[in-house]
Amino acid sequence: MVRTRFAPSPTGYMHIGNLRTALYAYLIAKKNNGKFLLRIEDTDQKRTVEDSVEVIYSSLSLAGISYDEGPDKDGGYGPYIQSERRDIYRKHIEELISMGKAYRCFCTKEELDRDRDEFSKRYPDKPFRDKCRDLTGSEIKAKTDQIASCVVRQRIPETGTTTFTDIVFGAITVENNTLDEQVLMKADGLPTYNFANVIDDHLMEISHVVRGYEYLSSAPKYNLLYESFGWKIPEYIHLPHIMREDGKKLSKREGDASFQDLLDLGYLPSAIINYIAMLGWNPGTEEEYFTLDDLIVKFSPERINRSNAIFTRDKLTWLNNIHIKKMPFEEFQKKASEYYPKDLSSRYDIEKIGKLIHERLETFVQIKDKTDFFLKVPDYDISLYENKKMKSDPATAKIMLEKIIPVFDTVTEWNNETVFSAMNELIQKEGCKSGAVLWPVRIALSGKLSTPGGASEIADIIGKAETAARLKAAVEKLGE
RNA sequence: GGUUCCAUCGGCUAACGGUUAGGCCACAAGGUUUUCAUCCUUGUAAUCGGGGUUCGAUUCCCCGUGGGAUCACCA
Repeated sequence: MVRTRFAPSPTGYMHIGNLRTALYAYLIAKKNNGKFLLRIEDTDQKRTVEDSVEVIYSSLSLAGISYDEGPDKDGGYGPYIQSERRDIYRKHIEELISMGKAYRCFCTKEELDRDRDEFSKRYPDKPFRDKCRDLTGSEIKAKTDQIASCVVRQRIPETGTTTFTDIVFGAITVENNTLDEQVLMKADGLPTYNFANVIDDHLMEISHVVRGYEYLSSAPKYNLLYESFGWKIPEYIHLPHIMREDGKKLSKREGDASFQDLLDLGYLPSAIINYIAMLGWNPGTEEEYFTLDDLIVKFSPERINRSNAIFTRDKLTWLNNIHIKKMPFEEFQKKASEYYPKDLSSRYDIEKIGKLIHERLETFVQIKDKTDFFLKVPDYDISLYENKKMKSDPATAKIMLEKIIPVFDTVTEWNNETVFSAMNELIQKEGCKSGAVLWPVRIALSGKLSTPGGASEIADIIGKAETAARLKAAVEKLGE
């Protein structure tokens, strides 16, 4: 049974890299008809942000990544929140100490700083070894009686090597004497991530450990722990990082986009998922559009890349347009309704407007900019009438606009077709290029260089009276 | 600095040791068009450097260079 997990710490911020880790873990589980679980790594009480578990729940839910087991969905392997598992960790740390694979350290912060400093001067190429590692039984007892709290460190073998295999990076071997003796249990009685993840992954029967690349160098130490307990070592899948354009890591402080930020910018969850799935992975074909269900079928961890990828919005934006176009119109309108300017739907046929913008939207936040001219023509410069290809300039535009006004006046049934043929009528009569009429009319009606739809489509939507008013205003503007 | 990982167009990436090194985004040009939107076509653009191994290296090995990760009572 394949079992994977996503184990975020509740910091209140779901960045793209985290989400991708969750996605890959989810895909690996689902692809193998396995289980995907959510575990909350809240062993750092200082860092835990209130309500941030909600951010995790809602992000996963919006992304469509559902878990089979989690804090609010017991699957028999709980609790799924690490701060509720203290007794489990305590039991295992005792076991490790009695096996001699871990030891208590009584050093204070100050002692540690000093000792580390001294140690690095004497042995610049060796990892720090704490003096408490060689305490005898009676010394430990004396310290225990004297000092209330202590931490527990992992004891690393002096010699030998440790090898582990990662599905992405292959076999990696390190000398044990380059590994540091990390803290497993903190003075507050909670385990560090380094200890908790091993205990929990084993107890929760995680078969494939999917996590960020930053844990790769700790993996040998985890292996040593598994070996001490005599536990089966899981498959490792370490993921390369997602970087920003300047090569730095994505960070909340620098204001880099989180999942939530991207949603706020008008990106669809399905597009974001599609995009991040391909940051570091590809199906081996030239397909680029994937739904979450497609990914479950196509995804394979063997095809994950080893190098870091840079996150840019260009391709995400392009992909978002593809996803928008694939949305059924009804669904599109429902989502778009959150973005239309106020009053737009009460004044005009919102369905016609929706059809016009559906195919030409990159993000939903563009809706306002693309539709606000329906309500009010913006203050524009008459240079917009200048277009060589369309044989239009302010002077000819004024003439054409003056001529089209009476023609439009005779149109009785007002719609896209009749308006268009009315303009065609004038074009025929004048024997001019169609752009000479179409261009200025569109500018006059919209005040914009680029609009969703052409002149007659806009005229149709805003109606005969409004069209006449706008044309008249434009002529006046051009007369100045 | 120790350990370790990575390295193909500007970005994401493809290529049993044999390809004119392919695709997508972005960019540029042209075309279609009721818009400078959409759509279509074309183009610019890459194997980090140096040594090997090999008939042949983007691919395998070594060295260098560059970048990343890690070395917390954070995860």
